[in-house]
Amino acid sequence: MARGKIQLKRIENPVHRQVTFCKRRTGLLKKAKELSVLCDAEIGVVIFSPQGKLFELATKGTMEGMIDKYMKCTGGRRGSSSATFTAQEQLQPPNLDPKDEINVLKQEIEMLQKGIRYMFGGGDGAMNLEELLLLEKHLEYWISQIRTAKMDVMLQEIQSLRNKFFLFLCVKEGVLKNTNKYLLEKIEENNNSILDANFATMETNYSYPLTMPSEIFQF
Amino acid sequence: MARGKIQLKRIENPVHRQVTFCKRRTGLLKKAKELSVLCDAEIGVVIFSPQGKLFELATKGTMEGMIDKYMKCTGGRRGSSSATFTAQEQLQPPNLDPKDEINVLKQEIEMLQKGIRYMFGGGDGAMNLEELLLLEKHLEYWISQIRTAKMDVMLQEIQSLRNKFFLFLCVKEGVLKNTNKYLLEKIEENNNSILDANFATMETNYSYPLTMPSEIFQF
DNA sequence: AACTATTTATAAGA
DNA sequence: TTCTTATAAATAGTT
Repeated sequence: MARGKIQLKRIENPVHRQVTFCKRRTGLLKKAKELSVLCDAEIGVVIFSPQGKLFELATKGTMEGMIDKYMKCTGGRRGSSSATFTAQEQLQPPNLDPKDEINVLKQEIEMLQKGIRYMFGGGDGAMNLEELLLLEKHLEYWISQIRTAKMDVMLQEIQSLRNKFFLFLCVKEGVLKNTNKYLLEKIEENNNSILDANFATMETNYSYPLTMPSEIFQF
Repeated sequence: MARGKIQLKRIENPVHRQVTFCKRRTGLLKKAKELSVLCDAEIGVVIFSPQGKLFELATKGTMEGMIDKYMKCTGGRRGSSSATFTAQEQLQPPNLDPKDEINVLKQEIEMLQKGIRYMFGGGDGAMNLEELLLLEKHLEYWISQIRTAKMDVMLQEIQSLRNKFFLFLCVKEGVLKNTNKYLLEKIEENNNSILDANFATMETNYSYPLTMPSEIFQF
């Protein structure tokens, strides 16, 4: 949110990612505290860094208290996280066998699929030919939508790879030599910055017009 | 943060407080999602309104998964929230941990729900390539299921048509005449019973061996 | 639920 | 990390 817009996707440069993580983590916890104070809400935040490091905030009481409250609120059949057993807990239904839980979840998935059929077909269980044809049509449309989205993601990836490859060629062939020492230094000091560079940014930041012969891209 | 600075203290006006709670809650969850995506972090947020209403977000997997991870991370002597006895975990067969399977299924449910939202909401662009590939796979499975069901219905329809046609031929050619008066009466008294008749039923009910030259069926 | 004037958060650079 | 600063984003007060 500053000095340039960023895409809402994983930051590939690990240095950038770490810096952003630190800044935004601070910001998030601050926002949580503010919301809690301003609106008298009870908030718990748990953040695991990619390396598995834990950051946490509980605005009232402790995190474990929050977890207990959460469990009660969601009607968790797992019981309290508290160490001591209370009378209330002993009255809870027995914990489900994991296998039972798996079956419950599988049924849930089946229900979702039925729900989709219901939504598309407008009927329940037994569908007639007309409904089936309609559902098939819907699914085909849906799958084409998914494929379009997938294609977008893949094209982005391809473009990114092309950029990396082109930069690699530039460096290897000495194209950039003597033309932009700052960029060369950057590339040498941290290979990761090659990975993140893109031509628009380069042109903007380094005033070096980069044109890329399109043939290069026909892999 | 707009149209005037506010003091960082409880908002006394309940209407203002409610509005601010709603706005900032949205903002906080958005920030949490962004941090998770940008920095590949796993984040859980739990918010209780002053009225005790629960709002939650778990950016990867489920909130219970997060709680488990949190408990392990803080070295809580309270054990996992998913299992009653820690020993139970150690006794699991090595190749298939039910807890893992549960998590996989939960993620699958989440993915299905996300897919539904994607379809009906027109897509919020928040699905990554992995999710899209998984969803595509699911859709392909569903469509194959639908096609199987469709095929069954069509085959039934074809069989029904064949039966009707054969009966029609029989009646027209007088094949049944003088051989089964009861069946003939039935056919005449209600044409609908022709439509529903099938040979298995006829053979069973009327003890009349009906063999159908297969050539007839090659429409 | 929108709008918009401000405040706040933060990306990039140092 | 921390500071700075230009800019993006959030949001308080209003309609």
